[in-house]
Amino acid sequence: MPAPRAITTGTAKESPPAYQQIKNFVLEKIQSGAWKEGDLIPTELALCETFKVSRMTVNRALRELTADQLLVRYKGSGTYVAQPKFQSTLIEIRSIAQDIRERGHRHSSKVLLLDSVRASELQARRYRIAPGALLFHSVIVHYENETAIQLEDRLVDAQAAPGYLEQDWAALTPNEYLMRVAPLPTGQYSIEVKLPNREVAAALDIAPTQPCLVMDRVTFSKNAFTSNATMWHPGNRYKFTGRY
Amino acid sequence: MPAPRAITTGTAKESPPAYQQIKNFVLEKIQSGAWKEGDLIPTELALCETFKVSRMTVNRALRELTADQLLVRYKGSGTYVAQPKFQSTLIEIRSIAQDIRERGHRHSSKVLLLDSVRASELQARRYRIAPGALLFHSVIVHYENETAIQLEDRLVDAQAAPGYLEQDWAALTPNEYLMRVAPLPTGQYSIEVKLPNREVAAALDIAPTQPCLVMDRVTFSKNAFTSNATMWHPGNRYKFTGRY
DNA sequence: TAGTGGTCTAGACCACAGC
DNA sequence: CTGTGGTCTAGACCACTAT
Repeated sequence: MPAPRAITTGTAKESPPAYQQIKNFVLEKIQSGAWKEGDLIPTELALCETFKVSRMTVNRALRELTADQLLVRYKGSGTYVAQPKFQSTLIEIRSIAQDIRERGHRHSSKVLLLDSVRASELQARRYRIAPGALLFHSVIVHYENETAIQLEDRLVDAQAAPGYLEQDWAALTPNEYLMRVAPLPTGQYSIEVKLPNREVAAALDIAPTQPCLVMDRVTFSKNAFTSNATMWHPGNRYKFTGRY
Repeated sequence: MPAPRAITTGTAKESPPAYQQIKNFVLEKIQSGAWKEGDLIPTELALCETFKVSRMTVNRALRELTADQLLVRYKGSGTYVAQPKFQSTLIEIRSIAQDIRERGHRHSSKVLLLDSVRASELQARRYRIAPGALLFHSVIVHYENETAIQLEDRLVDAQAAPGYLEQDWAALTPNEYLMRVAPLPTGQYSIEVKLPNREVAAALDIAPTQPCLVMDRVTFSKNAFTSNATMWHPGNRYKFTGRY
């Protein structure tokens, strides 16, 4: 491919920027199987010649593909096609309220409980806080139209969100509120199947024999515990879905 | 080069590259709340002065933060702190075999069924293929040590993976095989709770009353249907976990 | 030593936004 | 119009790898 870039030549219409064309070129090679996992691909200087661009432009293209985990690069050695990610699925769990609204339905919620507690020994270890530290506790049911689809049982660190008990949960979900007071969260999650206890079943208006999809999430902001949410979804009327 | 950058001054030890220091600076401003959602942040030229670096260096820092969805940028206008992503959780579901091995356990599998079928009208619509197209069908149980933890019921497009029926599934999982013949997959998934039918329950060695965590995934490569996998996990001995 | 990628500079031209 | 970000250049020095 002599490839005279054909990029801004003549009076041709707009074309993607050069770095994008190089990205597309590499993507096509990988997708077509011409370059396979582990293969050494052309050097930056070689691609500079091929595309008639400067090294910074090639570098940007390859760097972005590396950030996307499609390539791996080694100083002094070269650029290689990365190990495929074994069809790992990236799932995005969004705010329940946002999710419902995007389906064109109405979100509402009911606060079942709102108080404060002291951290137990077990909680202190799990959340990396001091035993006896003040925690706020909320239990809220979320409705899609008139149907309960999530019971959100949440513990919040009082220092991270001092105003937690005074919020208006009709206007803002705990999720949305916490994103404001504790940005850039990190943490862990699990998704599993559980049977609801009597209170959960009653709040969600399901039989105690109805298994639930339960997501548990512990979040930290600035390396300090922020919140632990346990979200119960009736298995007969809720599933996680998405694209990747 | 006048500009002694203040960054690598003196005989100080290694310091992160300039673009990373700028990223850290911006991250700290956001995390501390000094810059809030929607705020206009300093221009590239202003940051060039502050950090005594060239514009390309500042541009790289801000561009990467924009790719991470922490900033939004508008030509002619400026750079703003992005809307927070409402604690949306990115979940990575990996290859079952890889998952098991990383826990330090032994993965094995048993092929229960391997044959070919013709696409029904319903499948043809869902997969965007011709009715009657040739599909391969496999049912495989995956074991962690000696315990069944996943039943993988999979349909594969015969054109996308012609050699599917001849693979050695002890050496390579279908997932791993498909990543090689159909790279860069896209698609949809769902995660839900279901009761197993008699065959699934028997294969997983669970009671028919034991609810399962079921992940369904349809994948396309090069815009053509590749595979539809339905993965059943006993709810009493499996959960999805991860970090973000 | 020669070749690779990692980073950085000091300019440049462009499209677009707001005045 | 000025100021913003989007892209690009033609160099440069460095750390690292392979030989």
